[in-house]
Amino acid sequence: MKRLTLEEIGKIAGVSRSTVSRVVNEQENVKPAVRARVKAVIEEMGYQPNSAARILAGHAAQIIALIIPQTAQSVFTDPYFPRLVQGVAQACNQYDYSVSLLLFHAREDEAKLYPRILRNQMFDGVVMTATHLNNPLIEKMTERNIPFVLVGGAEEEHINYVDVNNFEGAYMAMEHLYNVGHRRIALIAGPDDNLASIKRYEGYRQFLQDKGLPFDSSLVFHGDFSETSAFEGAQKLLMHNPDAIFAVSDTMAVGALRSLQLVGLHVPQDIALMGYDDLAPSLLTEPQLSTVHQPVLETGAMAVETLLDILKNGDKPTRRVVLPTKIVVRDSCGAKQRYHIEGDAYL
Amino acid sequence: MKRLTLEEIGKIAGVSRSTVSRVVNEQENVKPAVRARVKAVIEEMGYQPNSAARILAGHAAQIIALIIPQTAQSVFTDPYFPRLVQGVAQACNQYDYSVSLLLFHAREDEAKLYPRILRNQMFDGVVMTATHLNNPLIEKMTERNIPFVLVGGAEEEHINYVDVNNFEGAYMAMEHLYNVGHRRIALIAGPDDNLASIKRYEGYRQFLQDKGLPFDSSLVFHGDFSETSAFEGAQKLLMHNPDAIFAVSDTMAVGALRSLQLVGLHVPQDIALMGYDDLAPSLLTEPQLSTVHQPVLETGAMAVETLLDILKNGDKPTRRVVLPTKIVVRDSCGAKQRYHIEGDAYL
DNA sequence: ATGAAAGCGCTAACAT
DNA sequence: ATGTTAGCGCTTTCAT
Repeated sequence: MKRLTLEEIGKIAGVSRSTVSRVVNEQENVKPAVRARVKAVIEEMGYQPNSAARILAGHAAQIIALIIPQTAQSVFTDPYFPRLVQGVAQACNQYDYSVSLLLFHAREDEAKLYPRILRNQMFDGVVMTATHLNNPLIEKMTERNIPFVLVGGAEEEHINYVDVNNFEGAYMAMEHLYNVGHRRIALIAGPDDNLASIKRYEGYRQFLQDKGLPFDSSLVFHGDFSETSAFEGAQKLLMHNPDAIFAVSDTMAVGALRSLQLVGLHVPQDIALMGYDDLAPSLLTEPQLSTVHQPVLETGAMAVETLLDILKNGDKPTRRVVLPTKIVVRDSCGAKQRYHIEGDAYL
Repeated sequence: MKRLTLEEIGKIAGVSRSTVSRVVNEQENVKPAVRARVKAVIEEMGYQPNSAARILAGHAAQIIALIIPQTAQSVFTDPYFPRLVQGVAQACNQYDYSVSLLLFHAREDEAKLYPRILRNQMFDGVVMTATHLNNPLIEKMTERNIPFVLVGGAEEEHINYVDVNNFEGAYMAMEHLYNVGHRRIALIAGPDDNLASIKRYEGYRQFLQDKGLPFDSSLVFHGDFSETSAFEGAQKLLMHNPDAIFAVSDTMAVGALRSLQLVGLHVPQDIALMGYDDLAPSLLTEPQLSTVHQPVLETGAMAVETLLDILKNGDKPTRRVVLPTKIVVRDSCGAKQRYHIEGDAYL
């Protein structure tokens, strides 16, 4: 079977390969009749341009790289990432882009993949999850003028990102717990080099300040987004008698819940609990978790759209998209008992 | 900044581009001294071959496509897939391959992506999850001689796959429940066009037969791997008084558990429950689920390795890899109460 | 509006 | 053992 090339299509349609190329790339300067004829042939033969040749000849690859530089475990045990990947993939499908998935799970991977990322001409741009502060890749990609969008915010100027309003989400969660009547609210925070985690922590502190509540560092525990870290954290926090615990991820809230149940505490009667994410784990527990909803799928899609926008229109001005969060009231915070609500309630 | 090409490197090292190419591709017929010199230059300059040019000139792309043709929801709500993706990605990292992720979430995606898959020269082979019987892509890829490995078994001869022993897993689960003393064991099965689901169902039936237990179709419910389907299923099954329920995924077991708890039943005292997968959900419930462990990460990695083997050594004989499963005893089946075991126990 | 021709960076067949 | 050369299929001037 003969390989289909521009030349072949041209031969059949009775035009030169250049004309076919123009048709394929939707360029001007092709007589409508010719265009139609060529399009028909392409359709009939099922011609697809050879991407490699296309890229080599200077065109875009129509590929975006999705880089997830997590340290080992948390990547795919936390349901956040699958959801994000899904959002990215969907958007790419929609815009006829392919996604090249780069999942680092060990230091060696990074060493191996850095050069590929920095010199590979096989993708047009990068969507990367921002996990730690000072990810060296950020600087290097900037240096090399590789277009990229960070998922999760950035400190530096001139860096494009799509983020969720972590500060506000945490603030609203606190407000909600406060409105239900809680005053000694403990926090299970995330690692202090994680941007989302930092912002949520700030939301927590700001709320306390705004309400004139004292900040008590013994009511704050720093976990690592894992269930077990939160399990231990909750035990420690309990020694200081909080009347509510706010964990900054659902997974950690689950860990806290187990911890509370272990010592015979009932949620929300004895102590209230809130999570963050509104992903699967918040629905799997008994009681189901009140939590902060963040639009993860949309975040992934928006990151792709932002990148495509940059690819098309240049990287200035710097794109900084911040998606909103909302409170989801379920059964772990005591609001329903107090206000007699049934089913999920949204704020 | 000047683009680095074979020509450039050659100029610096004082050889022709062909020689550099030979060095890069680890070919024979290069004098050790020259090879060393060229390698040094490559290293120093940080040269990376241009993949597009390489592919165009007839070489392998060093890319595998990972196709996940799930219908919408179940893809990334079930923790199975993230884990599988991780396994695939790790193996690809290891062997210096890139992974191109193709996630179908709607029919339109399929229509759009089929041509790309079937004609795209941008990857060397495909790893695809086998979900439904009669996936049309299988036939088409076979037709076009696209090397592919299915994750999850296949009926047809000559199709390469990596699978987990679903039959045995289900059989062992039944055996375990039986040994704990249960006789009226209900099944929450999966869709009957899903291969894994069918095999597990067969394991269930075979065990009943081997023990001379009656098969009662009212004790079987077909869910769709979702939690809600199992929730409803359990309600129906309860009308026929099972003393144990075996759900063929952890997610469905969680649904069943909620259902049981809703009507005031205690697990495992009033009724036993087993899941299948040994993924996150089985650990998030109270009580934690006894389940069938399947090596998902290893399955993904093995699929890649099998594909690479085929790419290297040709596609005959047909590769059919079946990975083993094992029983994980936790708190939902009553075995621990009976045998006074603590912590996870493996069979 | 269309065609001819050069060249993207590489591999591989062919010289030497 | 090494260099020369001809494509791979496409885009993109440059002619016409």
